[in-house]
Amino acid sequence: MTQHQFTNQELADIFETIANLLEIKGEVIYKILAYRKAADSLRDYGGNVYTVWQEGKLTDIPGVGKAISEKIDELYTTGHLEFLDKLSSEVPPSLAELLEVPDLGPKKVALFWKELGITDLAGLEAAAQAGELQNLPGMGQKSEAKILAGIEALSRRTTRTPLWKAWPAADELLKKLLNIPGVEQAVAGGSLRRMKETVGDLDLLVAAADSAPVMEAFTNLPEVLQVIGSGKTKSSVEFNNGLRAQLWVHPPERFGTALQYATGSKDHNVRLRELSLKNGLSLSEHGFAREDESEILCATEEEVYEVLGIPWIPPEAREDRGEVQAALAGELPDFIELSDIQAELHTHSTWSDGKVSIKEMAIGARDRGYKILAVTDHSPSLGITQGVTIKDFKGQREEIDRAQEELGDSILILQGSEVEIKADGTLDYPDQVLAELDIVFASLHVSLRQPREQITKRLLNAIQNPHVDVIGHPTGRLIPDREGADLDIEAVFAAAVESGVAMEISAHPERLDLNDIHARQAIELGIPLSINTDAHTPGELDLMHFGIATARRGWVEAKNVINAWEPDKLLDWLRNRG
DNA sequence: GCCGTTTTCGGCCCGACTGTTTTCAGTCG
Repeated sequence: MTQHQFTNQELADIFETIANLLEIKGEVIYKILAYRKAADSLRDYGGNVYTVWQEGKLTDIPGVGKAISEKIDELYTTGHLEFLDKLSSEVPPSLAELLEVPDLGPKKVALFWKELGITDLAGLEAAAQAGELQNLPGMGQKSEAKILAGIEALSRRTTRTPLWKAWPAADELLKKLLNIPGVEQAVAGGSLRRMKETVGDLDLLVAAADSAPVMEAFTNLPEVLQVIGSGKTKSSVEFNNGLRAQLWVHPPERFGTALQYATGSKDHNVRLRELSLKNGLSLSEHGFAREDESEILCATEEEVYEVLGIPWIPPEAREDRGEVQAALAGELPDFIELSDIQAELHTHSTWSDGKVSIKEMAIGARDRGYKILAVTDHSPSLGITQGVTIKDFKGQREEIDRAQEELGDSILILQGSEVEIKADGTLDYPDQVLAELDIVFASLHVSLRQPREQITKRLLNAIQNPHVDVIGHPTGRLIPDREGADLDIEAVFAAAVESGVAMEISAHPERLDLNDIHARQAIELGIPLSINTDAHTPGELDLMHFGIATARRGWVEAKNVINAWEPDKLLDWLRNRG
């Protein structure tokens, strides 16, 4: 038994630090890339690396080989890492913070450290203000001014922007770009197109024969605070609100490779370029080049994948998590689509904190093509909302019956509940009440900061209750402000497999919970999922696409999702549960 | 340091932009 249970994130941070220090030290780039790759891989690893270590299977993790697995072993065994201790004595770890400054990389950080003894941000700022940097080799007045501006930018830097904020911002910019004469297409690429839960910079892509007027118009938008760079094919700017954006402009006949490139992820692109080279073609954003330098141009992204000889891979799945290998093997999943959704199962009405009547919600669901709507109002113990008391259920059922009669068989309305999992782990209604409902969600809203063992046990109680059908937004996280509960997710999933309960992917963009990685883990274990908006108004039913995107990022297929099943199959499933 | 249906050794994606330079290094994505 050991006390040194580093989390995946902590391990990733350690190897990221090693990569940064080695880079400043001047180690060969491929060693650095290997550490960085391992760090990313550990951070994204779905399961608990500690468990993998106990099983002696560390090298099964992509990017983890002999040297790095030995270091993880040392960390778990002894709690520290001699290699890092030694490295830290050679290269001051505080130098890593200098790499955060825009336009400052390992070479210059090493230069400042070796020539001027600068080891931290304050020292760098003082030296720049004193004009000590501009006389160093390769430096000049502009470079020095750029560093001061970079330190300034760092202080007002926005962290990654939640998808739900970046989405409308990008939308507005794209509309403006489309209004520029000569612009044929304008789309967002990058992590926004991949529907990551947070977005760094906005990556915008325009198809136009002549780039100059587009760049001109873009860099002169009124909301631009400063132009960071501007060239023929690429410009980058910082907006007044701190958000940054890059714009690429490519001719329409090259738009396919350009969009593919700008969508990323970087690691996915590296895979494709490797694959391309094996076929004797060099792939860049401009097109494919043969060895005799003749070109293959792609106007659409579909053509790019066709030239590579693999099926088109949806942007959400382009994270280098095995998608290229799966495509080559013809084993890509049949990714779920919005049109697969047949039912919305998690909604609220005026019986708790919803804004409209059951009938209005049902009309909203019907208008979106759904065949079933479940009303799942809160139970009373969740103080901030008015919950449904046990004696309210009769009246609610009557309202449902009336709405059902008025709407006919265009949509089926289910009476459900989002029952609170209370702080002591019990549910807010007795079993005989839950047994009467058509569908039961159980969710955590309060005391989310309980210790892992306690909050996990709480959730397990709900999972094991035979009347509970779905666990709502399982971790309770809110993007970007609240981390999810510290759950033992492996224990949670094991219990879900045992009980047959479904787990929700909340489509609400502040939740996206389960996240992509957990969703993929869940379906690999055979756990059914349910994707719902948690809508409190009919308009919020439109958030479903965020949940679908998260599911696609987790390689989820329609067959894995209970509300993508035919209504009869879903109703049978519900009846067969308690 | 990792990895392998062309390799267990010798590779490891490709280009734009900037600033310092007279042809390139550094940084970024």
